[in-house]
Amino acid sequence: MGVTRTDLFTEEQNELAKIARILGHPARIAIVQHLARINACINSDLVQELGLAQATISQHLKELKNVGIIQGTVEGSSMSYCINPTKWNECKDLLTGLFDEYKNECC
Amino acid sequence: MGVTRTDLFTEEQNELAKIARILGHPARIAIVQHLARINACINSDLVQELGLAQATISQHLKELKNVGIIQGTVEGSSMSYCINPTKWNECKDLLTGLFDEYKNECC
DNA sequence: ATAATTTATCGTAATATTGCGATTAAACAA
DNA sequence: TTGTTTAATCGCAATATTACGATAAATTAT
Repeated sequence: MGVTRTDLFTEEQNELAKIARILGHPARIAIVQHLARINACINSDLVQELGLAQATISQHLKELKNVGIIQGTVEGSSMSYCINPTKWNECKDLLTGLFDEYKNECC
Repeated sequence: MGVTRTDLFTEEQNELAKIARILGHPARIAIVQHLARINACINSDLVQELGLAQATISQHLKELKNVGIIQGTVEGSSMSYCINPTKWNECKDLLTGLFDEYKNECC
């Protein structure tokens, strides 16, 4: 027990949940919002911006990168992060699809 | 440590994260999808439908209810759950707003 | 009254997440 | 070379989540 039973659900359900879970932390919301505005930035910018420790920001960036929402490119001695437009749109479509499944019928 | 620093973020960021976190589990995705289709159902239907234990479904329903996405009304000896249209739309708007913050500029 | 149905809650075990200090490794500047 | 900047990773402690059996409480059926 304590481990999610992904075997009981469809791939789409698991994928939707994975995306939502990654967005389910205010620091990661703040990171993608900042990237959406500023277009690209580095770890230390976010440390300043959010007020969390460097190691913590790095961990959140890793998770966002793992799920594909952001991407990082080496920029000299630093790492430049930005939103991955393709994955961003994919996430948007998946979530929009979920919300459109309900046609606001009365209950 | 181990506790999310909600004090560092805006109310909107925390609210967005809260909604996303609740949707960040395949069982809860499956529940809202089922409710979106079937309009209303009871705990035992979901136990059949999803294959999780009754206590587990009950717990997921409670979390969805706490965040306001679904609502329950007593129906004799059972509890009828359905989507809360107002909150549903609010969640949709919040998430749509997040995804629209990014204008697909190159990075 | 008794039995069956239904669901919430409790208690518990397994696992996951969050946060951060410390360390490491790489690029860059002097 | 030496020192600085940058970020990934490790290790750990605190907390949260997930799942489920067992129990309790309420309604309905016989």
